[in-house]
Amino acid sequence: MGRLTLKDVAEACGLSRAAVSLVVRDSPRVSEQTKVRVRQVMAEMGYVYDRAAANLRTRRSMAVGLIVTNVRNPYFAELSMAIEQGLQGAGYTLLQGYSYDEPDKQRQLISAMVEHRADGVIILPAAGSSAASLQMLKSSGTPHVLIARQVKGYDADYTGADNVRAGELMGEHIVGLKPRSVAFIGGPMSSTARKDRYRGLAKVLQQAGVAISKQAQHTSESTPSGGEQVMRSLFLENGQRPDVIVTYSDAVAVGVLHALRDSSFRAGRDVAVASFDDVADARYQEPPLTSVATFADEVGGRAAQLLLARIGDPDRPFGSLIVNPELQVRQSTALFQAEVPSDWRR
Amino acid sequence: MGRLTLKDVAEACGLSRAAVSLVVRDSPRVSEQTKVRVRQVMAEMGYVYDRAAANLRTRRSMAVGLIVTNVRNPYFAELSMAIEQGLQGAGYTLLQGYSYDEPDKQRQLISAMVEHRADGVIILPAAGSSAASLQMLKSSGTPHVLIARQVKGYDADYTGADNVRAGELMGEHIVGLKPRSVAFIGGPMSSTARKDRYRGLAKVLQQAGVAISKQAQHTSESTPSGGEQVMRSLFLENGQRPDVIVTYSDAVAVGVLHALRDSSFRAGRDVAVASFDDVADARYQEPPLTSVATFADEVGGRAAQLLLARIGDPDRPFGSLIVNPELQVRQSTALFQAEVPSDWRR
DNA sequence: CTGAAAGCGCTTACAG
DNA sequence: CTGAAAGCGCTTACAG
Repeated sequence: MGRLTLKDVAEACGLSRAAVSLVVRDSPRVSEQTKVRVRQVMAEMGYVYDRAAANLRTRRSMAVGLIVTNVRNPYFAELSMAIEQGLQGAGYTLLQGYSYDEPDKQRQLISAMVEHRADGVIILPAAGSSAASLQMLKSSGTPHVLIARQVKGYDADYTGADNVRAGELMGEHIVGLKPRSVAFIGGPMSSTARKDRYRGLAKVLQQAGVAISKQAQHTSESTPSGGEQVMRSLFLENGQRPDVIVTYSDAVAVGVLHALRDSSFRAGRDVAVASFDDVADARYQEPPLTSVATFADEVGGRAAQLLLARIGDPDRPFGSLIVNPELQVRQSTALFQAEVPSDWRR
Repeated sequence: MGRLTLKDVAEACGLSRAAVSLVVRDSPRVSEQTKVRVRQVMAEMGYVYDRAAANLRTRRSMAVGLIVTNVRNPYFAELSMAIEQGLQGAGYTLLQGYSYDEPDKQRQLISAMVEHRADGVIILPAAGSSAASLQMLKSSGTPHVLIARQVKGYDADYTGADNVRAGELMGEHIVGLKPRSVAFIGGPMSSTARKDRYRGLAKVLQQAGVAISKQAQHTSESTPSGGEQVMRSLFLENGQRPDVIVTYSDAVAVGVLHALRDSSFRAGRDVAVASFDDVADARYQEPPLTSVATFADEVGGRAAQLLLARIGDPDRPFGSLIVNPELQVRQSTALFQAEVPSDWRR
């Protein structure tokens, strides 16, 4: 026996296929009494609605693609879960893929999702994505929204934190620490989020006459080990240090704090460390980490909203939903005292 | 104009629909020359293969469902990524859902995946899943494998770490510390992984004559805040402490270490802390965390293998792939000295 | 509500 | 390789 179809259910109920189809979709054209009876028969028979067949007919899949770089990063994990929550309510199932920040893998994923006829795609673009690499989304007419990072020259719905503002908030906090030098380190070079954070930070510091060290452009993966590496090669080895280290993300900061604990300098006393995102881990660091919150749950929820709106009206003008960042001060900068010896090694 | 179909491509190439269909599936019955030409025309026209339509005909979806509880836990994040990697190679796209350890949400996700005609499902069962709650997978004939946690009375393919052995490894390490008392805390009560870890641990400790405190059954969410709560309520508030605290998972241990840093007792000196999983975070803790590795990447890769084998041969006998755990000793237990004052508060 | 029919875009045999 | 045909399991309009 093959799988049960609507026809089998219809026969068992003594109804037409069309009528049963209406029950499945809860049409008002069928009486409540009939619906109850049909549903009961379905349950007894073990009938399973074949969404794939329905999709072919309706030209929708009730599936939405989500492409993120890496869900080991807690920020992206939170983002993914918030997005799933937002879409689940509207009846969508998530097709999820991980690009590992590799444009090639990303291209494969986009292609797979378009072939699966995803009703929409939410994508956190791999660092260094070109507009061309996203073109398939546009040419296939797939509704989509970008999150967290924008792509130069690519016009689309977008939601993310206001990263320039996040950088400014960081800058304002740092100026209050009266440091002699500040370094900005870690994160992928080609990320727009990184550029924006740096820009906001640099602007405020320059206005206050605070120098940013020339190591400012040293990049890494957005991971603890990335942070560790950049720390070791840049500061601990050459024996110099800034008063304040700002990292691209909390993930990077975790590695930076670890490297500092291996040195004789204490974060929060000899050197201030601060970063961006304020993921749950930030407050569990030693010392607890000052971070500018960029609210993954908010961003994820809004991404889902934007996509649903775009699916509902493919011709609406592109929109952006920008989430306001907030500074969260903790001990990694609270205890900072500017007047300490300037030699790095003891 | 609607979407392009195989018919449009066939007309543009002057071939039959059937021939073009063979090209798409790279059949040897079509000459290389023709394939090249057809593919070029497709690219020029911007044709997108409609997998949904093909699926209806072939009765496969080339999509596999993955249900995990929560991807904020780094162990589950690594697991998810390893599984995606393993399935991607075989041409599958992932339908992912998060159960939040809630059987109801899990049921909805299973139902959605079966309706989408997933070719298979990999599921990390919500704590407290009954055999009945997974029955839909079986009755619909969906190939599936359980990961990380088993479900009592439910026979299926399974892969996970050997949690009893993990507990034993932990026990052997702890016995070497010569503690007077040991507590096992945190994690969801009804998780089989928790029970197995505790069982292995208790067995080895009892054989060595080491007491396990009666707080052994205190449970929590498998999160840092869960660990924090259970620590505060159980130990710090009543002023007593064991020599060794074993937590259900690294996630819980993060909260425990945090609570200890807020107290006057130092982990690794006044009290040993150790846990399970050895996620990447473990070595970035302060102090670095002793943990029994349970290898999410291995488990994920094998889950993918098991599912592919099951899809290939639905009638094969159920199998288990058990991953061997390994103890990773770090400073959270390395510096432990048993001879310290036994009062908890200073 | 019914019932017959067309169609979504593919795949699959089949005779040539 | 072709070409006509059937079919995957639904939905949708239509006349009744």
